[in-house]
Amino acid sequence: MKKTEELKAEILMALGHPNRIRIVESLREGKKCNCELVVELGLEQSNLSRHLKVLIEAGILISWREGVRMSYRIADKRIYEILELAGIIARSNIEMKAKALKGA
Amino acid sequence: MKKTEELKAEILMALGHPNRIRIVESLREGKKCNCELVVELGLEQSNLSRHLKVLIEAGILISWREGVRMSYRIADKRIYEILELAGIIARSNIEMKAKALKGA
DNA sequence: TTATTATATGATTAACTGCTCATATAATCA
DNA sequence: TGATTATATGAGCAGTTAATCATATAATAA
Repeated sequence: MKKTEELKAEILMALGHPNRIRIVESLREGKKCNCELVVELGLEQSNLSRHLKVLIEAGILISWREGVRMSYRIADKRIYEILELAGIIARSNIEMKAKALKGA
Repeated sequence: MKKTEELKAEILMALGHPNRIRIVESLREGKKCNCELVVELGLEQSNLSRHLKVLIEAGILISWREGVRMSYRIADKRIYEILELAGIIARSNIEMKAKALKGA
């Protein structure tokens, strides 16, 4: 039985890479295949494939075959709430730093 | 200028380690010093110090000196919303897997 | 069947992470 | 001042990650 910190860390670790965040953001528009993401994100095909694997193993994406293609979609839309919060906190961090510099 | 995916990834990457999650959870109770966390979390002192550094560099913690000690506190309480969401998603992932096994 | 298209994976490499031990630095107290 | 306490950091190591290229696999169409 995994500890809860470990379960949380697995999800956050999987989200903790710019290209994986781009993949997740791109799937807001709905299911896509590897071949669409390759073009859209400009990643090398095998590299993309491995990032997708990381997201699937973390339970963030679900994949299924459609003919020759593999389709990917978000498993749980609440993942976007995490990304939004991370964005809010990041922006507020930047403001804080700017203020600190001003004050100094 | 960093891209927004990079800013988000920095925060999520910093949170994506079980021991750093434990540190953040422990600081729910308020500011603490390295010396208290060492005992509470059972981490080697220099290891803890480095995890704290990662959290500070990501803007998740704020530190200041109080005499001989360094105090650490959470910079933005919204970080807990991220952890809560990660917990919810992790739990729901586990349920989904259990269901999938049952159905198979 | 063979050719085509889409995806996954092995091998390799460079860079990074987490950890430990030992040591340095920094503040305080006697 | 020197001793004590708290924290940070250098060095070293094993393990992991992200990336690439080449190749394997898998589904389908001709």
